[in-house]
Amino acid sequence: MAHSVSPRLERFPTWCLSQASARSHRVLHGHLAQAGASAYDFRVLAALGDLGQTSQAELGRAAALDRRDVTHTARGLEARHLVSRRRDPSDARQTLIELTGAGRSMLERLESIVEDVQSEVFAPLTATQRETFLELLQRLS
Amino acid sequence: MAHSVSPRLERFPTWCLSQASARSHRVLHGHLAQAGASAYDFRVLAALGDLGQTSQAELGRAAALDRRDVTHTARGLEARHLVSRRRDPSDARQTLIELTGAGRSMLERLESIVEDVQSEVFAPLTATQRETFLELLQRLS
DNA sequence: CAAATATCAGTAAGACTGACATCG
DNA sequence: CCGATGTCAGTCCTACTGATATTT
Repeated sequence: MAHSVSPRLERFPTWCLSQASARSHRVLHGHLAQAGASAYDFRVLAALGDLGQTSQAELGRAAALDRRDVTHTARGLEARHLVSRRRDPSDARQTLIELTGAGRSMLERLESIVEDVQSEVFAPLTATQRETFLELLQRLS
Repeated sequence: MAHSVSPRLERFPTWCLSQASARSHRVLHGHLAQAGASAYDFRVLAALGDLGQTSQAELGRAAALDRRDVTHTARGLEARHLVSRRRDPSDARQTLIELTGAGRSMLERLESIVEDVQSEVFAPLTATQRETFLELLQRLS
């Protein structure tokens, strides 16, 4: 099985990148699913943890999510009472959104889960290698 | 804009990985789309370039694709006359698939496109850094 | 019978597009 | 009028799941 993957693909760094990301995403998705959350859910909750009460537009920028996906994800979280939303009285275009108490608890739980995911995904690397990897990764952004 | 993304997300290496992969995929998709091909198409053609005539099951392993996606992608490529398929006379369960002349030309064209994608995506890294990055990436597999 | 192959249909998630109404 | 915001509906690609028929 060592040679099962096509060398013609493996020589492309972008392919290796996408494969590694796919594996990482599989692990993340599996762990988050057990807590009843999607990756979008986590991204929104984490960004809200940083921002506190904010507009959905700002939230979308912080979570690197499209407006429409913010709307959809936020409504799902609201239905589960993890966030609360209301019109901004000072700017009626905006919807102010923030974590509820349950949302904050969920975020803490998910953060701990995602911490475990890091260990699992990056187990093959030493601490030094992880740092190097992360540094290079951020240059690609 | 430097601080637009949530620090709570950015501290997770898996998140940086998925973001970098998403960017890479955007570039790849954009370039391949101009040649009328999807990433699945490219993966199948590239794997076929390595394998020559083979079964779809083997092809799926080489392209890291699910059997069903191989079937679907292969049918699409067949409709565009880029691959030819026929029953294996020595094992009627299998479908033998191979590149046509047009398929081989398309593969060459796509490979050159994907080569350009590498330059674009990894432009922020030096040659040495790319090598380091690739090495670490392969450890994660 | 078990295992592998290929196909059918369908789902889920992530990312994205067009269009629309509201408001500043 | 322009620009930003939020919403609606829907598409595309990737990845995956269930079920089926056939053959070894």
